[in-house]
Amino acid sequence: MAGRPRNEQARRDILRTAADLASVDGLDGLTLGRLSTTLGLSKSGLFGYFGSKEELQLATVRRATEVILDEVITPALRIPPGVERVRALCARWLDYSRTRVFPGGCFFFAVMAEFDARPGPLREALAEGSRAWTGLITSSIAEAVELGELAEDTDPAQLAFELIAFMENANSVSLLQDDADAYRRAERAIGNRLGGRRSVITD
Amino acid sequence: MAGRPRNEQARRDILRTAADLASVDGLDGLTLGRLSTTLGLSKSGLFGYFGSKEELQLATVRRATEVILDEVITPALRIPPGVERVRALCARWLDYSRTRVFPGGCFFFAVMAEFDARPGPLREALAEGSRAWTGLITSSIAEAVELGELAEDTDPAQLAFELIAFMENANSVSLLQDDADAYRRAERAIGNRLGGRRSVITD
DNA sequence: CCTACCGATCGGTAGG
DNA sequence: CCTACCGATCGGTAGG
Repeated sequence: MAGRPRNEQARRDILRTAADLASVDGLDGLTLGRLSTTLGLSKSGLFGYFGSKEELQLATVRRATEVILDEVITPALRIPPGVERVRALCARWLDYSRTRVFPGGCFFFAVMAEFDARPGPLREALAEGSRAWTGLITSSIAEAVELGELAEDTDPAQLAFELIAFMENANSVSLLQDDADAYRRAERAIGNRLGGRRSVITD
Repeated sequence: MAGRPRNEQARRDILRTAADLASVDGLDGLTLGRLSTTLGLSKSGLFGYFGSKEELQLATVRRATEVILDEVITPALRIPPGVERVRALCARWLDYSRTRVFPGGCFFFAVMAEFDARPGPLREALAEGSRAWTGLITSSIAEAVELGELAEDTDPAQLAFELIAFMENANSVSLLQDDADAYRRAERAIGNRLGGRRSVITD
């Protein structure tokens, strides 16, 4: 709104780089000095875009949210409501993590663990993003139940908790152990929960 | 081994405080200045215990491992092998997270997300701890299968992945959303996986 | 957008 | 274990 329209694209590019750095080193590890060096501009020039370190951090969170919308949510929502949409949300998210759209894996996983115990605007922004994602999975599951594609005694919030747990743990294990098998484990767990298959004899 | 035996307990106390601070602010956010002020001793006096920031960080990881052994693993291993031991490991871990033995929730969750994309001795130490925990859950599940207390087609590594996912996600959601329900969701998911109950009509 | 700077804090050292 | 420092880097400002 109160903007520098001419610099809007430059600002977006700066924030995309900031999100890459923060996915590895965290939003505190994201310093004005390192970011300005990476971008090849002066520290005070960079600072002028944001006015404070905290505003840079908040703007980076908003930019990373856009990336997830583009990479995961918008494509998955092209699938009509039902269990296939839930599957697509999970599959897109796992691809987003696995292909390292951010070099440190999921941006939100990295920074939520950094701020989840530190009250302030960053924690609130991250909590809001997490609620929106959980809400989207929950309501997509509820639609699939209404359509008769999932068992009618399914608790959508409970199942959403479980699916998100599988996705986040795949991200975490694959990063820490350098073990891409974690994604196959998550896919198998998700397939079992959504496909009605009871046993583990899946593939 | 090559020790200052007289200072051993002081060192342990220092590291217990360091683990508390790091669970909230991370192992980078753990600075010699803040830790020395918290403890009421001089920065160089504190420094002398460790010789480098990285050694302080590594020693803090080892001290936090002891806490988990005392709070979670040793008590659970008093239960004989079988599904009740698996249940006890999960229940103890959830209590350890829920009661905020560390003020920032599970110490390892906080610092694994910090270092999982940053090669070096800290990432290796955390990866080793994570492998040991995953291995303990996996072998405890395998024992329960051998005892006929879990279905014989159970894949222990797969089930361990799923149980750990539920535990970590409960820790994460409870911290970020201030929502203790997350622990009930994890308990329900774990109960369903270990108790053979299919439906969600659990409590 | 830049150069040049500010006080505070960082990890670490000298010397006792 | 302490006081007193070191150079580097932090977020941020002055002035252009």
